[in-house]
Amino acid sequence: MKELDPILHSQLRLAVMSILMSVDEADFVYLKEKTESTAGNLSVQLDKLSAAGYITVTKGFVGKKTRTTCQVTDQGKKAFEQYVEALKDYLNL
Amino acid sequence: MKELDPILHSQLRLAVMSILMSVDEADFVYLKEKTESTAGNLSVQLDKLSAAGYITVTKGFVGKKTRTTCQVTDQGKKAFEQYVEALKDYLNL
DNA sequence: AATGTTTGGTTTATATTATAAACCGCTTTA
DNA sequence: TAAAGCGGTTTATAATATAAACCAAACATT
Repeated sequence: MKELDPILHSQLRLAVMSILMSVDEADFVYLKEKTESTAGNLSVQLDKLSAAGYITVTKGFVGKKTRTTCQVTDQGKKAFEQYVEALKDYLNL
Repeated sequence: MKELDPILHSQLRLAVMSILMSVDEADFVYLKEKTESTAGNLSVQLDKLSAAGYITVTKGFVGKKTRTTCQVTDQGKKAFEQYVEALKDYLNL
């Protein structure tokens, strides 16, 4: 049985990656709403995805307000796809 | 986004359930080999699946040797199928 | 213009989980 | 009968997820 990438095998991180795979760019507030997570938890998990090289996190401004935007990297896309393939074995799909 | 059943969202427990879903009965030694887990880890995870009502664990003998056999319950089957459905949302399947 | 409130987060503490190491009783073998 | 395997369980530790507490900047309120 294939190993399941532990970075992706986490509900919140997987949810974030899932969103980013289909949207190409999403900000902190949007991700927080969509995943119904707390800001603290989201912040930590984004750091981990970023540290793994799966997403890029960019801090910018919209007017005077800060805005943190996330994008999936090529490496992240690849990892996500491999994770899906690995999981299929487990789910009998 | 649906919640992912935390009992099933664990590599080893999911592997065990996956096997039991397609085999109807498997013993401890077989599960250990198939999942390439340590006996300790497997023992703990079987307990959790059992405590959740997802599998039954039966201790018997074959000759003089003990034999621990596992089967998935109806509740376990249902939970597994729901987990698969929930995951599909995340994986975009 | 000081005072509270909200927004957009980060850091830190805590609870839960996964995992392996140490252990145990029973057999088999030397 | 001593020692080595087999089939596990219990317990200690490391890793993880999660929320609570916190912080700075902007905005509204008196």
